[in-house]
Amino acid sequence: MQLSNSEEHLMNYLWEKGSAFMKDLLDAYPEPKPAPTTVATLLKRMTEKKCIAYKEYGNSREYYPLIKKNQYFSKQVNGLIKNYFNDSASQFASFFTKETNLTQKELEELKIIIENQLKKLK
Amino acid sequence: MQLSNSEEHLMNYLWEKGSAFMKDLLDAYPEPKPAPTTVATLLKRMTEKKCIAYKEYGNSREYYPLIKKNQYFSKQVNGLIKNYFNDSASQFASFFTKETNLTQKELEELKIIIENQLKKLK
DNA sequence: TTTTTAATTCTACATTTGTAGAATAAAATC
DNA sequence: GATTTTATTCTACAAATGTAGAATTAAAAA
Repeated sequence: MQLSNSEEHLMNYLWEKGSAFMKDLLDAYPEPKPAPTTVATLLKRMTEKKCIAYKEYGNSREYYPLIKKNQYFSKQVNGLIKNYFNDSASQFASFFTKETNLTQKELEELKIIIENQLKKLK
Repeated sequence: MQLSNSEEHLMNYLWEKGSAFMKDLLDAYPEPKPAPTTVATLLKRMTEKKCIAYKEYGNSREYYPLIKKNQYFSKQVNGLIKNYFNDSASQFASFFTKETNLTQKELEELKIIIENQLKKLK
């Protein structure tokens, strides 16, 4: 299940809101907003791809995600790792820690997370 | 500068090899290999996108990357982070540590990397 | 030097993506 | 009830992508 860029973008609004009507989604876009028909097309395609669904209320629909952000995102990252780091998550991790601009505070937080993970494994 | 999936795939072979002739790239593909013309098309498109270039040797060309793997990859990750984690690298990091299947050994390595990074910052 | 092989370009074509107008339907407002 | 607004579908179309045949060219082999 692969989303295109613009679909991903829209999906993000849905994940943020949990569920939303057309109107809410349009509102979420910054200016210049896309045409409503554009969003409608995306919603339709995404429904076909079965990554969202909706409940009908009168003339309009309440859309909601069928996949969790974590689920989807996890696949993305794993794809990246497979693609670029011969499937080695640790190689990726090391790259990540060096190449992204984590602040000292963030690094320290991350260290704590890792320590906790390590504890769990023991 | 955005590569499509199949271009990315090919780019990976180039990064691995440093530089390569058509033949080497075709060899790199697993069975069933794509048609040589397919690879040629990709190489041509990538040349137009200016992410690779080549030196001419007689009838054939030695292709090489114009962008570094790290450079490209770094942009990818930052895109992901921006998209999914409101631009918070640490949020991403925490997600990453939890959701990917890092072994104990890998986590320990990562911890050391982080500690070294922290030392640098001081 | 003729033939074979390999690399490249050109052309092609189906699919996916980004975008939206026109038409329709249904709901809200007047 | 008539009119305006809103949501949805249908149709459309250009650009990008994945894939490769046909034609051409140049080098290598026979």
